[in-house]
Amino acid sequence: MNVAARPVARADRLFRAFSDRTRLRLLALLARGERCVCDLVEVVRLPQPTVSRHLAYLRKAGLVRARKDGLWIYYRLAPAKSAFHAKLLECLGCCFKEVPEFKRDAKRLGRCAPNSACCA
Amino acid sequence: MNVAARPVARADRLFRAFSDRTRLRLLALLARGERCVCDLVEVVRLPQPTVSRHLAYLRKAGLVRARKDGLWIYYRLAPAKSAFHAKLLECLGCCFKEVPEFKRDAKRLGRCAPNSACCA
DNA sequence: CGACTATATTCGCTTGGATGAATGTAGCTG
DNA sequence: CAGCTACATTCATCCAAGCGAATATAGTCG
Repeated sequence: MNVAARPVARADRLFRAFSDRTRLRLLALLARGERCVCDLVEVVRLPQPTVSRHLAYLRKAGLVRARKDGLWIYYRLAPAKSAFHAKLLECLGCCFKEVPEFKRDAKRLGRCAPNSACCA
Repeated sequence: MNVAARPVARADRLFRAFSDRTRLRLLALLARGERCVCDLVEVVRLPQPTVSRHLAYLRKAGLVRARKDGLWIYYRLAPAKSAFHAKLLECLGCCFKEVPEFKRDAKRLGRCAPNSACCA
């Protein structure tokens, strides 16, 4: 069904999911906790449909999961299903340390508490 | 000059270098030691220009290095220049364990000793 | 020198996938 | 019910990049 269910045949696919700047930013943000879409949109400063499409991509790749709560949809990282998947998530941590843009994102995210009913 | 020299701005680029099946196979082979191009061509069973193009891609990404020796050119993994780069190489190890195709490649490679003057 | 081997590069074609704009849908509120 | 908010999807366009085929280059050998 999703790509993560066939990790063996699709290592390249998983890498590809990480190979887009916007997706990396989203993943790095979600690594810091569950967030609703509008939080993410505000932080990355990109159009909502763009963010939504990338989240759909990550969902299909088995990298994130969505939870619906009233009007909001909260995304979080999917738990690693293989050593390979776990290593990829570790890469994410390194990216966060080495890429200034990710730190800027996290700083902006800091102004919104988690589950804040969307930065009210 | 090369992408690895700007790791911060190009995390997505490095992931992209890993996001192709053929490049992953080549990287997994090189993780097991230095190899000349014709070894790699024989193992992955793809046209020589295809392999050569992917090796050039990896070279420009700072992921492999080439050493010329007479008529042959030997490729090897470039040493990791950041924690992020190192983690990516660890992913490679996981891929090797989890993807049967990589094991088949390694098995074929096994028939050629390293530095064997190209599977003579 | 010419012939051969190992490797790299260029060209033309095709495709995956990123984007903006527009539109669709689900749930809440009054 | 209407109207609003949060999010998803579709469509058309565009560009990076993969591929096969052909060609170029560099080194070796006779």
